[in-house]
Amino acid sequence: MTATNPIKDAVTQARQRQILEAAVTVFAEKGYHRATIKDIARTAGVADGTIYNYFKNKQDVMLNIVQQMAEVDQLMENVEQAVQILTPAQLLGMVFQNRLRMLKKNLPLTRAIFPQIITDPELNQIFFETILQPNFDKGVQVFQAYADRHQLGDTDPEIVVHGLFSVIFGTIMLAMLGDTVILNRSEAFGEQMTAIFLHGLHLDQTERDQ
Amino acid sequence: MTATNPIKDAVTQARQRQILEAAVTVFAEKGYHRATIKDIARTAGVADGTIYNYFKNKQDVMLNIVQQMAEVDQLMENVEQAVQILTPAQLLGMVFQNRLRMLKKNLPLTRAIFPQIITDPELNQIFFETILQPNFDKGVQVFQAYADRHQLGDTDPEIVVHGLFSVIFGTIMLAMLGDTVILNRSEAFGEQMTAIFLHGLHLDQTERDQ
Amino acid sequence: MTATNPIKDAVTQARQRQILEAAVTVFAEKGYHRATIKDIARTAGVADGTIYNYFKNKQDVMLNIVQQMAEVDQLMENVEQAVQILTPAQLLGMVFQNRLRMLKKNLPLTRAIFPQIITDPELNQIFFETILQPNFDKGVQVFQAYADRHQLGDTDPEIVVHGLFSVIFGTIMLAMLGDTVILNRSEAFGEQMTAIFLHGLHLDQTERDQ
Amino acid sequence: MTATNPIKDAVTQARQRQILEAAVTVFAEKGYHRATIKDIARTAGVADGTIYNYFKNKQDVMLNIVQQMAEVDQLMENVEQAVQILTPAQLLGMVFQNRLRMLKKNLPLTRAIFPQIITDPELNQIFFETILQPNFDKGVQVFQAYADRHQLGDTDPEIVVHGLFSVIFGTIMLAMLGDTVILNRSEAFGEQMTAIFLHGLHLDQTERDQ
DNA sequence: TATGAATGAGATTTCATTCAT
DNA sequence: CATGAATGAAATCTCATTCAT
Repeated sequence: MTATNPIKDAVTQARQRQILEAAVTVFAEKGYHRATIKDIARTAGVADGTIYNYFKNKQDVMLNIVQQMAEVDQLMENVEQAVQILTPAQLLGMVFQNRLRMLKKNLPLTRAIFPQIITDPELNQIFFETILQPNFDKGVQVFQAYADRHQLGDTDPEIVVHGLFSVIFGTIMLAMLGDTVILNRSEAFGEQMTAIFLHGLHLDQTERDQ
Repeated sequence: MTATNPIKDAVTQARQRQILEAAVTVFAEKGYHRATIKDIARTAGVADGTIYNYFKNKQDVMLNIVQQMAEVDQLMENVEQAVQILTPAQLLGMVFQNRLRMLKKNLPLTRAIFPQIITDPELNQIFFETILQPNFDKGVQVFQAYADRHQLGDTDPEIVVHGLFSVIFGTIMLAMLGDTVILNRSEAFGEQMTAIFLHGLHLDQTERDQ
Repeated sequence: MTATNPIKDAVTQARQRQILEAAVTVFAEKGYHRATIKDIARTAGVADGTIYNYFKNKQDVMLNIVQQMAEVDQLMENVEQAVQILTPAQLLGMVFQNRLRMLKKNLPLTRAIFPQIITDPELNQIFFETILQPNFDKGVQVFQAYADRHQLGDTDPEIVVHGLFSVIFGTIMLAMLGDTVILNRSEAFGEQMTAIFLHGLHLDQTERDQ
Repeated sequence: MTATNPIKDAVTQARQRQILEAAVTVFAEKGYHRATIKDIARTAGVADGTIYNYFKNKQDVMLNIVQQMAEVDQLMENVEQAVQILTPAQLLGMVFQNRLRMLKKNLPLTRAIFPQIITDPELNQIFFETILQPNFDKGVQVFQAYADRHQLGDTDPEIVVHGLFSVIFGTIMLAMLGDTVILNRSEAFGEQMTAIFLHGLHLDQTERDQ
């Protein structure tokens, strides 16, 4: 009876994607509040009511977008092995560049999503638990791994990681606030921030020592 | 006729303040969208319509709150002389600690304001022009002053300043996103970020050199 | 400040009445569900939103109609003295005739209200507490008074009262169900039911005895 | 072609019953309006659309429930011979007790059905013609039979019957309105109402006379 | 016949803004 | 200027019903 019908499941997923893509488009264009269900429906080429066959309500559409982001992020974040291969310089550089590239591509959507995540407690919780916290945890792991190999002095891994993430989210924030400098000079920005943190954390010297 | 009547002006300003204070309270409590004009009016002890004698519309109330923030910020930011007196370490430390203290006090209001600034183009522009850009400019000045006295190597003032600000706004962002680590360990965070940046920018060594 | 302004209060009450009257008209015509807020607003000559300045929601409009019924009923039900003056025959006769007359006048509204009272728990409770229970209580008092003066045998006041009320509400029910016999022959019905109950309760004989 | 295929008919009837039973369950639980076709379909274990192969629409489902009630009632109401066997006291007592028992069992369903019968003209008509009127007719027959054998004075059979039915429907109504007295003391209620009516109609005395 | 996804009309409700007093 | 009742546009969401598979 309730045996998973693969064909139907595929259709359902396709329809979900179709609606979510439309939602992403519309949210990016108008922001969460000015985007209406009608807009999304029209963009997706379905009737208003159809959306409610796939999502509980408008908030739930946004929530699914956020969760999707989390999944995409997950895939990219099996960086755990990277620690073994990459030097801190390479890793930091990669992370910064990576984020800056993402940001450039998705600024309008980012502008629509973050205000909502900040404003809506449920969204906030989902975002925190599925994206933020796991990344913090990985960050601490990575940093700890470096700390074990080099001498990082008395810097506290947790604080350093939150400091690094504050640079990343600060970049996002500044971009959302209309600051174009970082985006226009993203390569230089990435390189110099990498350099500052490496030297600031004595990771360049110790590197040389090894 | 429309000659500026100082008494009326004072009354008008007082009433404006009264409404803005109420708005700040209500926005902080409910966020921009869930806060109604009725809420603000009741909190301010005036009638709904009265608000429209002092502000064009709801958005304009928020806009005035942002502009007020700019003024408050201005006062505090005659740090220009500070460069003469304070070492980079002192200055950086002060700025970080200062911002973290502000953030702790005003998190709910911050949560209400930033989503709106990000979402609303007009608000965004005002914020950028009256707060962000001036602060960038000052930052570059300050950093330039240090650069003239010490050797900062090949670091680009503009990028470093945007980097520093990204830490500040990233902290705000993380706090709004529900990350409590930074707030709970704000002193350690401030100290370590100061240390990282000082060393990262070779400002500690050069200091000693002088 | 919040001192009751009699003029405003009067206007408010008038507007409330205006809306309630419109609601009564529309509910009577279409029933609760098919009556829309728009219908009521148009009939009352106000905008849709205005209704929400006076009532929390559609259900609340109905609730106020029921409560108004309770008040009207109250006024009429200072029958307590009646016991002193009227014989049981006169009292029973009056009650039956009275109810039948009311019913004839208000059948369409009755048809709209009772289904809702039965269906909606909140409405049900209000109706029960403000109308039904008080009437039961009065009924028992009255019946007790008669019992004290005459010999009623072993009949239980509570049961007799609920029995009498079941005749009244049964009449309402039959009328709502489309039975026109009772309404068409209401006088004969009232008289005969009075006679049956009087004799059935031995109230006619004891009367003669006195 | 459209010749009645007995097998198909049986299957069809079974499916109908299955859906109607589900509908009864759901209506009893949620009431007519809050019960959705989806609810009924799920409860019946069929698809939404299937319901429309057996019933014209949602209203028609309810209509069939009412008609089914009529059939059930019919079976029970071959009381015609009963008149020959039972004394008026026994008959009245049986009817009252019977109805009270039914009521106790089916209060939730009753609560769902009657509001709809009252509200919906088509349902109303069906109910009246298939249930109410036939019962009135039978009642008059029965009462006439007793009248022929005893002296009932000047009481009009039609009025007395409607009076008796008003007690029955009044009991239903009071129960739906939340009055629990009758249900809690149903036996005493039945007995006393029987006694009142018997004596009120001089049926007890005449009985003894015979 | 069975399915159940798609439909879209329609209803409730909110709330920024206006304006007569 | 202050008031606050009235406005009505606009948005979300529900759900009976249809129809292609």
